[in-house]
Amino acid sequence: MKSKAGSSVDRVYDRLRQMAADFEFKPDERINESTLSDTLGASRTPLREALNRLVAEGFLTFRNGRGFFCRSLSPERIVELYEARQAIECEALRRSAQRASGEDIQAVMDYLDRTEPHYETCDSAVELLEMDEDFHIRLARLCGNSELVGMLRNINDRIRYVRLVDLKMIAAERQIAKNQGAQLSAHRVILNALSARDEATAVLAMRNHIERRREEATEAVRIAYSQLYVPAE
Amino acid sequence: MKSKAGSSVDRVYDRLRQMAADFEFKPDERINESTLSDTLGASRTPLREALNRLVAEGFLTFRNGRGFFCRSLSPERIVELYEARQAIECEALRRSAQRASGEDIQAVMDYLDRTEPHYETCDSAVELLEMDEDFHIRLARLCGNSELVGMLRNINDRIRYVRLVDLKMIAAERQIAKNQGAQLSAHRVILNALSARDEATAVLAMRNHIERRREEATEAVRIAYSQLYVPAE
DNA sequence: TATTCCAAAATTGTATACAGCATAATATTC
DNA sequence: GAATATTATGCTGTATACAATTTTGGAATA
Repeated sequence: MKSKAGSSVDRVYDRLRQMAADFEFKPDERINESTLSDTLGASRTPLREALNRLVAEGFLTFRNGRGFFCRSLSPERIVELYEARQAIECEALRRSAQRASGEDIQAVMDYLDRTEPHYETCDSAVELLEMDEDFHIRLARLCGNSELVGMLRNINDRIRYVRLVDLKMIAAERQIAKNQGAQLSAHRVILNALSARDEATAVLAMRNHIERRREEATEAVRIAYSQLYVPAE
Repeated sequence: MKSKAGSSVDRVYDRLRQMAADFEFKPDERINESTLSDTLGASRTPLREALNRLVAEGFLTFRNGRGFFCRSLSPERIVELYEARQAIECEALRRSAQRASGEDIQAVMDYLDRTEPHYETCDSAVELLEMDEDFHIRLARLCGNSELVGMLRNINDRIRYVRLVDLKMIAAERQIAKNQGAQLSAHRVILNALSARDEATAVLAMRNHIERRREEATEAVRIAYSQLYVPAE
């Protein structure tokens, strides 16, 4: 029985990646291959191939003879990923300022105009995060460097859970409107500078934007942990 | 028969990664799993697990139902990787300037002092490249961000072949001494600025250093291709 | 009660088998 | 002879089996 549309490995991989990003496995939890293969409806062979990909991408860890484990969730690692994000997004922005076409920049500007109302009204942290990630990816794509975009996707997926908790935390503190405004402004400041080909200003704005998020991250990780071990819902 | 020291997957993975980095598979060449598993002395199961890791790391590609292929060797991709290298190394340097200890910086300085003579006398492109990569990794480690260091390792291994060809090309043009001097200076300029906590100067020097290498890359790729298809040896 | 040891159970690591595509080789038609 | 259809071969995708190891659970001991 082979694939009719997409292999078993790909299907399993996509599902596992989502599970890992959302911490459906708890930090440092051991992953039972037999159980998981039953759950996903595939044998251990394609499952292990998918797990190996995820190890290489930093979503899981592997210990010889012990099997696969969910990655840990440490503040240090999150900070590292935020720094990597700064590296990638700032470089992308620099290159975009140098060579992105005016039309492509305008297209992102249009996207921002279009989604702006949703930012203000949306009260779903998941949706807010998706919009934010989408904006950053569209912006990064302007640089025309698929390696940088790929790296950003990887990083974003690895910090998604913390960012989500961060957004929910802010919501709980009823600062949504204010924060959304601030974030929106940040996006617009970056894009305006890019549009004016003002590389230095754009990069600085991006750097500060991510830096502010990073500062919240440590606290968010603490909350994230409690969320993961107290299945509130 | 199980592992006594290191699993079959790890052993196969290490070997394959080296083979892929050195383009022992030709660009876009299809990889025959049965043949390779015989060569490496392991069955297809651990082989495919290792291959999947390498796909995730960008050394190989995978097409469903067709199997695994060596990555292509295009000038565009090489340029992308050099840009990613700039992103990572410059960010690492910025962070190092902010928080690396004086002793750790001095240790890299000592390393540079120690290896400087070899740069001048060594006529092996492989050794030169190893020394250069080693310096850059040691420098990057100062930032204390293992994600950034890991990303740099990945990029370095993926552009190794081109860099090697670049070095050989320079050697063929008998500009080794001059170039070595220039490169050495570049390393020292970066390190001096870092030592003085002059972030801006250090980052600028690094950016220029990598940029100069990038400019040579396109030509090196052309040579690399001919090298791969004319086993001159 | 805490600790050590040992056997049983569970789990991983790898080889192998085989079904189903993809590709190459061959035959057929114009 | 070129182009197309057809058969044959090879290779990949996945399931399964089994050996080796790790983990678990409990008994024995201090």
